[in-house]
Amino acid sequence: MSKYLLLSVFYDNKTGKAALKLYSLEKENIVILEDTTGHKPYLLTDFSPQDLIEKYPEVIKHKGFDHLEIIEKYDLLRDKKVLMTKVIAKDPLSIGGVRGAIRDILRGHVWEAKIKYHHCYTYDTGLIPGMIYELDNRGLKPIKVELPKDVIEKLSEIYSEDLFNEILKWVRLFQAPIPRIRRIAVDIEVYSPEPDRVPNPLEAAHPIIAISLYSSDGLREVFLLKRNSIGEKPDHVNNVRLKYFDSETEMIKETLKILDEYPVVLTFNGDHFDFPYLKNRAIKLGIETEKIPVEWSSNMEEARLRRGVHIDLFKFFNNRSMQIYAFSNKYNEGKTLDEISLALLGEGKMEHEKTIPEMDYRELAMYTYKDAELTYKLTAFDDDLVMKLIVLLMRISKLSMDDLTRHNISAWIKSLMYYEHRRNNYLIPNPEDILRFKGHTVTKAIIKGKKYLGAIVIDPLPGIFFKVFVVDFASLYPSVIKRWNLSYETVRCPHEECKDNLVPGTPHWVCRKRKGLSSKIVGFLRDLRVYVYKPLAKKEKNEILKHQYNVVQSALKVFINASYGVFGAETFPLYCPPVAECTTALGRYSIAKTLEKAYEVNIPVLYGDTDSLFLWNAREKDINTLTKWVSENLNIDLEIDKIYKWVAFSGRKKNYMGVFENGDVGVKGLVGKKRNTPEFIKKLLYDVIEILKSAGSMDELESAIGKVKAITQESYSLLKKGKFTLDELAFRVVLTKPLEAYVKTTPQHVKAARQLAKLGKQIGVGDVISFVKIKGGDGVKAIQLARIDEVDQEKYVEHIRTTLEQVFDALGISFDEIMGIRLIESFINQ
DNA sequence: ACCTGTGGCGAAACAC
DNA sequence: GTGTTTCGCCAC
Repeated sequence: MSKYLLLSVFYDNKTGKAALKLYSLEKENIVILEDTTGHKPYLLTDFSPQDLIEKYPEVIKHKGFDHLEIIEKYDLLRDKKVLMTKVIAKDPLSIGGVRGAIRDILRGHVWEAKIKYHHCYTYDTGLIPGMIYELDNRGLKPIKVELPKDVIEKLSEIYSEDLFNEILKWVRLFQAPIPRIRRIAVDIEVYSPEPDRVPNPLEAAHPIIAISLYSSDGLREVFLLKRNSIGEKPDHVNNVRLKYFDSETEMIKETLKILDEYPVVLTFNGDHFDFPYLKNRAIKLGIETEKIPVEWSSNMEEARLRRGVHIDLFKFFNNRSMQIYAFSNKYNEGKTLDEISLALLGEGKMEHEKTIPEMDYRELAMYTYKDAELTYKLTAFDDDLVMKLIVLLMRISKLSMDDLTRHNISAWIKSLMYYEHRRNNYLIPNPEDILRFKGHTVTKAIIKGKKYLGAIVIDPLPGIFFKVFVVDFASLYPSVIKRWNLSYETVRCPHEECKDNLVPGTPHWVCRKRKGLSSKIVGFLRDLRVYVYKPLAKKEKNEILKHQYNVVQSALKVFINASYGVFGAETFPLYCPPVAECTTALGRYSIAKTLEKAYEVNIPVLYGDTDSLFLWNAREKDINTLTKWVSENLNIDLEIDKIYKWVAFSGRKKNYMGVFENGDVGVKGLVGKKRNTPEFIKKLLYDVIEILKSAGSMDELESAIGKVKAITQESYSLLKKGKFTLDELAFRVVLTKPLEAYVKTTPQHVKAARQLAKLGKQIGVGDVISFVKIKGGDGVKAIQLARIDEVDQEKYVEHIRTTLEQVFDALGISFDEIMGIRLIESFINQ
């Protein structure tokens, strides 16, 4: 019997039917299976069928209704059963018309109409994207998945019977094998007379001169278009076959033919460049549309393949959740293939000085080949980690591969939540109904423009402290959502008898009668990560299983981390301000109660932020008393997270450094660490830290401070003598908006960017602008335009000051004192 | 067109 | 001059 991985559920434009893209594990190709269930998309309305048929027959006739059914749904907002009319459409395209007719002409209330076709299909058929199925003449059936005994035991300890059976469904998703997927990466190069401009894919005016292909099954090829007088034509470059074409048409045809044979095609920015360019160029060259297996969607956002699945890694890695995952919290980095590859693979694009049109065949081939290679390797490193992650994320979110890789976390969680609603026969609420029932927030945010009050940050005690234990709540907000039963239907529920179950610090109450849906799901995912997959990943000896467990726990982390934020995001369809507000309120309550208790057992608390407390010189016995009290009274896990040999607090919040027992250094929030700080200041700070980190006692710190003074003075004198290069002096700031969008103020990096734009340089969102501070004029100059002698040294001294003061304030050193000595010295020297 | 949240720091620009 | 706002980056 053949096994298949479900990659995608889609709507076939020609047949008007649903179809499935299945990846055959044996043949490693794609099988497209037409829907045989007769499934049709539908929407729900509270209009009765009689009203629809009798009063408005002409609307029914003309708007694509197929037939009507009465069904029972459960309305979570009102906590009662409701009868709905299920309006079944003739085909997916008519859903919009049906919805408009009911809402606008009949003034009826519509539910579940904006859903995508494959969402309801996935639920109705029980098929989950990313899962493996066997195909026989009766259709698809899920493979049997072995569940490890120890996992089952662990879960049966934690969960009562009904919840236990439910969580096992999740375990099946995570235990099912994750197959390798045969795939190919492609990259094209276009001959463009303007090397600074990206060629416009809509016009596709210039010829494609090179195409590189790199596949998981060993295909390594570069196609090159013959051009006049650009020198010799090597057969190979580093074992890569080069193939020369007289005709661009033939080259494109052959490329399309190869791509069509692969189940998954990888690009970097293929949605917006490679595929639309290929398609439009092909059309321009007279290739028939049927022979071009690329469908560029009407919103001009997605390039999908007729047969396989196209993954645009640019989009996938620009997803904030993936950035946090890949770059561990530095979500402003990694926009380009070069940056992402450097971070994940440790190798970047081929460096080149010549422009594409200037390159000879060899250089061009090597350049484009490297891009395809990196694109492929982004999915292949660490034993296909990213491909496996994608498959697991599909299983959790119930999204097709092409949807998952193109959408952000709110769409993933939306899909997951909708699936759970359907599975339980709950009515999916309309956003305006949630807001109408639940109202808005009542607390006031500290930051202007924010919607509600967030976390507590304890004012740190300035100074150096030895032996500091950091305790924290492991994933505080998800734990709060789980323990306090937070969900859109349970917060401010309709029951009078729950109204005294108040959330501290708010007038909101929480339901005692029903288990909240999001509370349940977030709780499952959290428990599976904390109690099952993190421990399994740690102890498993079998490398293959260990890898899978690690992928599972990281996939879970992505969802858990975002589970609170989406409820406070207006764009999330289950947006519920009181849920978000209750989550942070209970977070504040948890840390405040723990703080109180710490004082009660005489543990000095130095600092704390959101979910952590820094405890000074505490006996482990006392810390155990504290964690035990928290677990018994708050019902949340408090753990020892870090142990510092010493920590230095400057007195500012979110701003400290410390040395761990093993000698590692942790630096948080210091300006000298920030990406935009000039290199020479960063280096100075890291030198200072390097000196301090070896100190194990107060005495050693005293002598370290002497060295710190010396290198500070040295850096100062290098600055004064103009020894630093422009590069070392440059501030590097990201442009977060288009240049013309800066209307309220003109920040310095925008000034520098406008200087460059004036000279004709293309400047766009996401570009890093490098500039130096100068005397006179705008006060800044883009690095490309500046001279070393115009640098405003005084400004840089101020930057050294603020950077080092954040450390000096903790050490009790005065910056002026150091500089004072320096100034007198230079005075004497003169 | 894009979209998970709030709190905090520092520099410069802006408002008075 | 002083206080406030905007912006980018970071902590959690």
